[in-house]
Amino acid sequence: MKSEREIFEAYLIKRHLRGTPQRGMILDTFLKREEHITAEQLYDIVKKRDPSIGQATVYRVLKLMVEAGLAREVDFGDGVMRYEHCYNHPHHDHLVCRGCGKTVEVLDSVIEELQKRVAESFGYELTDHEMYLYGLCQTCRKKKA
Amino acid sequence: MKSEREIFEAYLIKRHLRGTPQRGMILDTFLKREEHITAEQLYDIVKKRDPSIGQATVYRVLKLMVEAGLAREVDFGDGVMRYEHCYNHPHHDHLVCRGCGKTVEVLDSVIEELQKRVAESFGYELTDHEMYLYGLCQTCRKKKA
DNA sequence: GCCATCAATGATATTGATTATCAATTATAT
DNA sequence: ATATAATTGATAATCAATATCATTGATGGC
Ligand SMILES: [Zn+2]
Ligand SMILES: [Zn+2]
Ligand SMILES: [Zn+2]
Ligand SMILES: [Zn+2]
Repeated sequence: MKSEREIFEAYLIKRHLRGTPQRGMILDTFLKREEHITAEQLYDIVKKRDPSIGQATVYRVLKLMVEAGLAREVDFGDGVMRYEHCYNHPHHDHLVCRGCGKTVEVLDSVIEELQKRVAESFGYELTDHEMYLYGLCQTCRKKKA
Repeated sequence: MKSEREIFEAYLIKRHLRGTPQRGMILDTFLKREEHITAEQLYDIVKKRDPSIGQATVYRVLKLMVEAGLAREVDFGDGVMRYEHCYNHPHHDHLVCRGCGKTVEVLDSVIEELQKRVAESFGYELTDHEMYLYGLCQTCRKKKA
């Protein structure tokens, strides 16, 4: 099993791009965090390690990571794109609390299968999908009561 | 069964807001179209009937229609919000072609039920959800081959 | 090493959809 | 009529994301 590092470097070589200290450091920082993270949040962390890094570079490296199959964009509909690990992180959907934002990753194989069938019943070949479940977590329900 | 007009006016009264020619005209124009429409597209149509209308007003009336339960926001992930009819237009999800953008409204009652169960299994009470299925329609598949 | 080529960086400017601001206008209530 | 409050259109501001660009740095052939 290849490491994420190796995959990233292989992708750079394939695209005739170069490995640089900035790219390495941003990749490392992203991999260390497990949560869904915004470009801005990642930039803030990276800046502490190396204040000379520009935020344009963070945006660029995030795009590279997505292309390399290491990161995935997640859109919770609040106007900011988030990024999560993709490699060794099989497909899943998200259940988000409308009260506090607490997020759970979920996967239901029956739903996944039905999505494919629904698409086919309209003559479409399903390539991908997004599903966001919104609700109230237990804590937030108790707070309301 | 109340008309959409009546619902809109009832909502305005409830909020101590006023009916105006601009609001009436923008509402009519929105109701006449059946497709998912952007604020910009709606503004373009409205402008032809009355060039003095500002686009800020279109944004404002769209927001009112959403609040009144007459319109629903739809986000296909391309950075522009679309709006669709909500009243007498029961809940549905969307199947969008990655090739040409052709969109079909879909509803699968089993999926809807499972979504509720998944949320409950994590202690969440489901309030709403978004599901976007992306694929290739028949036409676009043939074009590729 | 030297030179030519091409990628990478960081600062800055720009974009584009949406919101906020504000002065002027219009409706409503007393 | 007068005070109050809502509405409008124009314009400015926001904000994430992208584009631009001059500078720096790496690479490869010689
Ligand atoms: Zn919560
Ligand atoms: Zn996730
Ligand atoms: Zn198509
Ligand atoms: Zn629809």
